[in-house]
Amino acid sequence: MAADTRWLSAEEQRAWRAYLESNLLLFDALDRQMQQDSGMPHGYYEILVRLSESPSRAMRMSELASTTRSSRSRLSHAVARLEERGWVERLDCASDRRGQVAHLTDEGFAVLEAAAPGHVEAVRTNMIDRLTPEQIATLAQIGEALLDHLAPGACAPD
Amino acid sequence: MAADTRWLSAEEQRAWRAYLESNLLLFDALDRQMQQDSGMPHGYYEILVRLSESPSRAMRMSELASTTRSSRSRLSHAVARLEERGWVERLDCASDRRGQVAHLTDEGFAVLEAAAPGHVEAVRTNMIDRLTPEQIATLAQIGEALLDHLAPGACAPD
DNA sequence: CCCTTATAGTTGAATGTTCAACTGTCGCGG
DNA sequence: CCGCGACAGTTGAACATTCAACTATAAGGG
Repeated sequence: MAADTRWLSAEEQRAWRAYLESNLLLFDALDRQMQQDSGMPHGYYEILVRLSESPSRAMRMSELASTTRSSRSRLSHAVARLEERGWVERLDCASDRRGQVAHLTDEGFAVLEAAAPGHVEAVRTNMIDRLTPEQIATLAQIGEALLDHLAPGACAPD
Repeated sequence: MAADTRWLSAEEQRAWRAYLESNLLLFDALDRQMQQDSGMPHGYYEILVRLSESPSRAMRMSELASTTRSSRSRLSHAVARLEERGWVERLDCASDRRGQVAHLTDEGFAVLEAAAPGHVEAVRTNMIDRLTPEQIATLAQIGEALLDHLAPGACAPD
């Protein structure tokens, strides 16, 4: 079964490697910026962002896990750390006794507000501002094409 | 300085989020495939690939670190693990007594050969085959544009 | 030759992620 | 209302990565 492997063409290799390497460097840069300026990894910031976008600043753990594309376990550990810092609190869910609701605290919201400008700046500097509008449009299409395949029945209509 | 933040436009947000999320899912998938089929993380595979592409199947630690876009520390730990498994060996460098040379063993090469088809298949299934040739070409350009900025004086002409 | 600074690489502690196993609740068929 | 499989979430151990500190050699003055 190894005999009939469809190897990548030269052009495909070139795209794959450029994608792979730029990815590594980009997320290294974003992670370092976030860690230095706000003392948390980039992934934790995303959790705060998602919570802040909910009207009640709260979400069920499962829902939060799926919107942040993280495993339940990862989210559970992450929220535990965020809770230790007082940025998130966990509440029992009224309608389902198994459930937990993660709620962004005022302090957490303040941290998020303080972190956002630096993060956006880093995204711009390292990525958005390096690309043409056409490239950005194509990148959106690419990401969505990949998500169609990778995300089971994602894109919950909210 | 937070007051004049240039926030992302709707289209930029869309591209950034699609990129971010598809990334998470894609590398999760690739990492899981590699871990299950070959018992190593994706990054370790890349180390073996780079070593195999050197004529002597060997590279200086620093050079290996820069081509794999990893920190010295990360590489040092990773090579230590690979050495424990007998896939790589570390040799003293003849011309610089501080230096170490990582050398891909025959066993490591065999592991790499066994891992490659499954990895390529995963890259195809989850990415390449989901995109049009035009999207792939644009992706290469995008990656290279980002690398121009993120990689100091990279692209060593070899 | 000694001193200083830069380079090559490693190490250990702290942190984050993964995996598998676990607790507790829900929902449904009998 | 009992039993059973699915679901929600947590936990601890193993492993990976980061960060800062460290050893050792190199290279260039004075």
